[in-house]
Amino acid sequence: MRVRVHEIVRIAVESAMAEGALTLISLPEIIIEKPKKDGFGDFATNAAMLLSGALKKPPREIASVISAKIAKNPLVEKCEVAGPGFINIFLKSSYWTKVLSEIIKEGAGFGRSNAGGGKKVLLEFVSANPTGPLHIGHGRGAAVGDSLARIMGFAGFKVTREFYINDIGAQTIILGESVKLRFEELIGKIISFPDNYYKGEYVKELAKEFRDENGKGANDIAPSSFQNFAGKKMLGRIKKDLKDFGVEFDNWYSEGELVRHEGLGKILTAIEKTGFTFVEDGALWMKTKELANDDKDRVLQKANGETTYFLSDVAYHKDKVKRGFDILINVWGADHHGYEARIRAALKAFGHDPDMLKIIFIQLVALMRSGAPVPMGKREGEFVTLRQVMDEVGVDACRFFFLMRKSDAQLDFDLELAKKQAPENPVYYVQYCHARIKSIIEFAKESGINIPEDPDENVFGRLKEKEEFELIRHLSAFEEVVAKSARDMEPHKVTFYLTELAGMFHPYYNKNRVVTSEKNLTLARLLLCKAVATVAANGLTLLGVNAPDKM
RNA sequence: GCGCCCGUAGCUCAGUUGGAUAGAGCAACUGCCUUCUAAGCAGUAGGCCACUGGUUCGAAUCCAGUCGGGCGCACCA
Repeated sequence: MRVRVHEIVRIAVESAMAEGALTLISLPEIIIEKPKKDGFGDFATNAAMLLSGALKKPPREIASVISAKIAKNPLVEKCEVAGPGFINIFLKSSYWTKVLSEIIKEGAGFGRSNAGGGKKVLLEFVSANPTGPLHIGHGRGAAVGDSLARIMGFAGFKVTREFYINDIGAQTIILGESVKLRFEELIGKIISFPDNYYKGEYVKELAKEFRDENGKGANDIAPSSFQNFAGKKMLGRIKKDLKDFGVEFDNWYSEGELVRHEGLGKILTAIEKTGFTFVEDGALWMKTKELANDDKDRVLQKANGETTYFLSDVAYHKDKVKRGFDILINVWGADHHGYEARIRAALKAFGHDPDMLKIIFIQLVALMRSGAPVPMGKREGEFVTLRQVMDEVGVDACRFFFLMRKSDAQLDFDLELAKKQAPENPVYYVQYCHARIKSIIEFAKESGINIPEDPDENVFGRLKEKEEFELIRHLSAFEEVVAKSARDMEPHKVTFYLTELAGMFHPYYNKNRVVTSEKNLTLARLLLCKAVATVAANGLTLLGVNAPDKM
């Protein structure tokens, strides 16, 4: 919607230039903003200030020329020059009622745009090692990644969601060994459990399952069968947790398959061919310092012939590019930020633009209970799992809390607060707005007033309240908020938008009756309510949070 | 020591491709349910945007430095 205002300004400036009122120069990007103060109009632009440098004229002088042009637009009520050279635009109410019609017409599709231009995005997130259950930090990554996928998809990107499974390597071997020991313990052997093995209860559960499926006396079982068993079971559990959390993936990308399919030797040769490798102390290195200003160069193949995790990652990211993606997004825990440079280096080595890679770092979640921190020690094998939290507070509250903050800011997650069905819990604020409107519409229906499918725009003429137009103005910004959220890869922008929307609707509801004795006014307000509910539902869907009809 | 992130109201945080008088929620205090959902609303109060300097018409936003907090610096995965 704001795009149209953009057009109004652009056309005004261009025609002023064409007529010689302004010197013809190339246009800077015009910023249209929603002014903070009512008196500053529906929209404002600083175009004149931006032009003043190039035109060597005072901003206010330029502003008055542009302003006069803008005022001639049929959608514009009036246009003023203010302050140092802002142009404040006041739109006719017909402009706003058209927005309402659009929302009603587009329904669940309102807010969708082509801002992303169909660019192909590979969004890799969670990618937890299948050596233990997902913990709360993975949950945050899952919520952010999934929501971002929804948002970017809505904003016109073509998004593929991928989970990279580290299903080979030392950690999976250790998990297998851990289960093997617990299994031996179960069948009565005395064991000593090494310190670096996985100690969680889930390992004992896996051992039990193994026994149940393979018989009690199963002895002399190859270690690899424990490893395969444990890896498969853990991955299954992770998949189920994610599914119950409302997160689906397009691809489950196996490191093991990548290695088997590509062949490590082939990958190594390809990397060596780039010329960005060297041998030192018997190991093969990549020049990540030179390529991406990394702290140090990184080893691809150790002196003992083993390959590193980094090599797999190089192969993986090379493959991502090969599959034709324009943008690669990785959602990583903040403790991985040291890895960014080496991946960028790898992309560069193969001649790709390293800027196609965007890494979203997820800061830690500090779990609280009624204001006091919940102790978490992964070393002891006892950490709070995503499953525990979503079972306790519910998926909606859990996801909403994860999406309330910028990803790279640490998050305090208070379990008691998230559970509380009380005003201080922010989760229900938006949901309540939706449910409340549904209830109003239901009430109207019972009173014999149905919302027409294809409403006559003239009824909107009954909307006169300032709050009504503020609501519509906010509704009209939804598409742009989604587009910005996608562009900046920051889902929390949608969360804030929705909280604001609810924060405008609730006071409006309290002040104004929707269902009145006057038919057209009732219809107009019902339609406005329906539009608010539509946008609230669309936004909540982007967060992966339900929009309930009743609460 | 080097690199990255962060420092905004009592608390948790928005606000950064530089814009007009810096916002919200919670906590605190005062009010509002015989009419569409009180999981709601109205009101009060709360600030050297860590500090110092620079860039300019204009800085919470950009730059440099200082202080304070977090994380990372493997031939680990």
